[in-house]
Amino acid sequence: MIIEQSLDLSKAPSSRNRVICGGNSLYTPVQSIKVFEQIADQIEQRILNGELRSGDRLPTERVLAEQFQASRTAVREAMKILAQKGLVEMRPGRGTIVINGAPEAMQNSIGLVMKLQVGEVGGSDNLVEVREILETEIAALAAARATEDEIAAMREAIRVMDVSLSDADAYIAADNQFHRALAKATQNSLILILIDSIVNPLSEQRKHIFAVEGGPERGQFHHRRILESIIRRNPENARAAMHAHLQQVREDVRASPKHKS
Amino acid sequence: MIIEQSLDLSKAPSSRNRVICGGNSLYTPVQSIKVFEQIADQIEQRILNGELRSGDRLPTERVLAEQFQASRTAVREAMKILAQKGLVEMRPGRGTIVINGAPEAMQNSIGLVMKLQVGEVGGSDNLVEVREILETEIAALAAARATEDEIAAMREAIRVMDVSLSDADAYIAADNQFHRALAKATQNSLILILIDSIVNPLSEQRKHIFAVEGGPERGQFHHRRILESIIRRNPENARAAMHAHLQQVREDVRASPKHKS
DNA sequence: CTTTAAATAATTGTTTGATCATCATACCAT
DNA sequence: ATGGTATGATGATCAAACAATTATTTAAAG
Repeated sequence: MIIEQSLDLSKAPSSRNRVICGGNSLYTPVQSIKVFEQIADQIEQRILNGELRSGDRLPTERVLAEQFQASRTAVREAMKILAQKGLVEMRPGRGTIVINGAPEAMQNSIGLVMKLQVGEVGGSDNLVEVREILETEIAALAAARATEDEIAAMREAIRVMDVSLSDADAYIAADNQFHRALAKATQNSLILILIDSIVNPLSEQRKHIFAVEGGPERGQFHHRRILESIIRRNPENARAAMHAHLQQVREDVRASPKHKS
Repeated sequence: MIIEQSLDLSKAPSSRNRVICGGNSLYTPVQSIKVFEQIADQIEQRILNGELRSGDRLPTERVLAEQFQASRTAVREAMKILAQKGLVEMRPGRGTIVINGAPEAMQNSIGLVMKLQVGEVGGSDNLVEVREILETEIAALAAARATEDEIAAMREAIRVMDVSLSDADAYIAADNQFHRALAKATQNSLILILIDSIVNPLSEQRKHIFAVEGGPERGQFHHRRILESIIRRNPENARAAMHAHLQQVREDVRASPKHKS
């Protein structure tokens, strides 16, 4: 579907911006509203209204510029903003289409905040703490909601870890799979996004654990305990098992040779 | 601080893009890397590395264009992307400075996803669930770590709510202050960021609670219980009190007249 | 000397017009 | 049919200029 409805900008020249106020002493901070912002806002509104849906094709930049009575540059800058928000996708030769990539954009945004956190003092400690809060509860929720398929995925991840006790990369990948399967089993997509965003910046830390004598074996002991609790649909035990697991991880990290103290 | 280090783009002409592959049958989809993307990525990397810090001023658009050997248009489009990510702020007449607005951008992104999910089943349920997970643990952490000043802020928030039982906006504002003070008391900045991002999109829901008969009074009862547990440095009780509070909120939301069931 | 107002400079915002790169389509040759 | 080739549409990039905004300097007034 190609959108052909005429768009109106009623271009208010910023040189005419002024605040006309009565006797009231409260003034709104005057700020020139940029043209590209107006364009982006108008199109965003149309998407939020449902006027423009995923898959719809926007008019070409040249047509949009004409309809908004603005330059192509302003239109393009507006499109960049919408693209970054995950609302549209610009594809050379084909045009600009509406998409629903907002969740993905949100994930990127969360991931960016996490990355920035790591650089600050105690940044990774904050990350670890949030991870522990979420994962203990994830275990409980997973025990209540996991499907058979998701439980099978957990079992498979544990099996892979068993045969990868001497292969750091393979073990860590399977470990990620295990924790990811748990997050998925909560049936809460936001939790999965958060865990993904948190675990990735902590990937360095995981390698340290592997270097600790007996670390992987201890991890597997707890993994089994968690899975067993989930299979028995016992949220309390799953929570406790995950708590014990994370405590062990914390200790192993502290004991790791690469750990800077 | 003005950044003057020379930036290199090693402008790889997209016409030279090709995939050279051995006998392996897996090909990576070829995609031309846009100029504005390369510029945005390079500057983002410098910010993530800590090379560029909040408050630093980027070179002017013209200088950047020269350093990247690209046009001002490309530089501006890159800046738009970084501005949307909350990494920089463009101010006419002054220049472009690095900021740490990523948390706010993340908040906007989550809010956008929420708006788009209105109408879909379980849209805000995911958000509420994460909030409950975080806040119960926040209460426990606050009990262990809150400073005297933070406890005073909580007490003040409760007082304001007491005198605002008939003023929805004032009550809700103080309610936010209370929960925010708790998050702050964890001494974990990431938790505060997450709570802000989650609670703001749920602000609509809070107004519904206020409409329920006795809702605010019930809320205050729990607020006092939580604060008391924190003053007594009792994490277990604080966790339980917050849990009870959120359960009550959940029930009141369900009973609210505006709630669509 | 201080304060205020006007001029100046620096910088982002906006426009215009052209050219290049990419993609879809139709057409043609084998 | 398959593969190559022309064509048109569309976003990507560039260049140059002017407008609008802000900070700084300078001049004037008290």
